[in-house]
Amino acid sequence: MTEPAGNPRERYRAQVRDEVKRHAWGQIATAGVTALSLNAIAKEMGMSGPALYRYFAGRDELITALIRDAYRSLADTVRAAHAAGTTAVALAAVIREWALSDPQRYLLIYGTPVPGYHAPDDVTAISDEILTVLLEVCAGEPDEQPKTPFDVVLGMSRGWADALPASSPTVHRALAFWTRLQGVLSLELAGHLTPLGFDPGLLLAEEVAGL
Amino acid sequence: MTEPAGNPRERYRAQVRDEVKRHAWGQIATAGVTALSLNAIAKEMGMSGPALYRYFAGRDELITALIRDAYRSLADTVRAAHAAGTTAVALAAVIREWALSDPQRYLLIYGTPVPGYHAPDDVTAISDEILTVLLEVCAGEPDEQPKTPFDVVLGMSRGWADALPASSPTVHRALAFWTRLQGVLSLELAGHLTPLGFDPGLLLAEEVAGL
DNA sequence: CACCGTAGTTAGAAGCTCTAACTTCTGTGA
DNA sequence: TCACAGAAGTTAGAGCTTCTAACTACGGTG
Repeated sequence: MTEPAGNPRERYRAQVRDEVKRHAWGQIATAGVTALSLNAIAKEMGMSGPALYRYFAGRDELITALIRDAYRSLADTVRAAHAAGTTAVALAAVIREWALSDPQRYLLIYGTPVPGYHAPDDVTAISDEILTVLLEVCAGEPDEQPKTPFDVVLGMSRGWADALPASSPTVHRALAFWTRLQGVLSLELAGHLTPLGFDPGLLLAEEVAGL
Repeated sequence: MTEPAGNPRERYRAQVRDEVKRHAWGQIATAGVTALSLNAIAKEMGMSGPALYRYFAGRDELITALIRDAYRSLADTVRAAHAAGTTAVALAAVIREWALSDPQRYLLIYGTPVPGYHAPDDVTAISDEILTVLLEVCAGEPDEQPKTPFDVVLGMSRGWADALPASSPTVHRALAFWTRLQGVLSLELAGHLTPLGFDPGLLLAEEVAGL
């Protein structure tokens, strides 16, 4: 993205790291994360295996970098849509397009997690960023009162949204938006909706419209 | 489950296959599918690597068998609940409990798919079985009329539900039930809801109740 | 009782991640 | 301009994986 400090060594380093990641995305798109091979990437780049360890401490660090980039891309997409003054329905469509444009990128974030894995703080920060935008898109009247039992629970302890100026119905709407979206997307991208023969985009639109 | 034909050779075979699968589930539960190792299973069972190839053609066939068992288990759970006359809300809770009792088993079915993979016919049949029960649980008046634009689309070509006697609002309800459930579950099991600090079961109940 | 097929063995090819030791190149300071 | 420190890349190899091939040993059936 931005040019790193003038140091030419550093620039070259960043360039190679980017090229490694490009090849990695290529492999992931065609065969999934499990098939990601440092060796194969090195071969594609015309250098021999262990050379890549100058740039990434190991396979896990490369994957973490890819996850970070995926989150960053989604967060930027969501922010851009919000800045352009989107509705919830339109935002859902935008996120769906983002996911469909590279399913494995979506699945890297929201697919099966590795049991032991804990995302580093800067990654969870991007995740929070996304949820915060969601909250703003779903905001209603500032002094909205709780309407359902779950609203009341959210009002008592809203966890992550404690610091944010959002009524509990707003938080509820944002959560429902998020889970309904993920429901359609995760099933669609895993291919579980294909045999049912309808357009998931239509279902998604109505699911989100009904908030 | 059922005793296979008396042939003692066959019985022994089935027994060993089951033991292999038990060890496989153990590994999957603690480290995920990617960590599943035929070699390690063989070692645990006190025999040497290639011996397992008498029982499973390879890693992929073992995983397929596990996926089949997982589907079977979910289908049985859903059928049992339906037979006991469950409501949609209660069914959602039952499925959630099933998923929470072994997250990796759920994720094996609904998590990140391997790009090239196509499930064998008998597995997709079980998947259909589950959806059919869902349709019955979500059934309303038989002569219900379409209520939303998506209902109309479903009425024109309902794909898989063509042969089934369900009104399009019923199909719509079943699909919404399914996607909302998957939305909460996939986020919860992947740990994306944990930092938000609320009980996903409550959200799920209200999401499903609102159908 | 002999035999055929199955269950298991070891050896080994090809691939992976990752470490260690070595060489070669290059940007920088004297 | 030259010397040198450190970065980039190399090969070798340990230890893991899946999976094939060839061989031995056992056990149910004719």
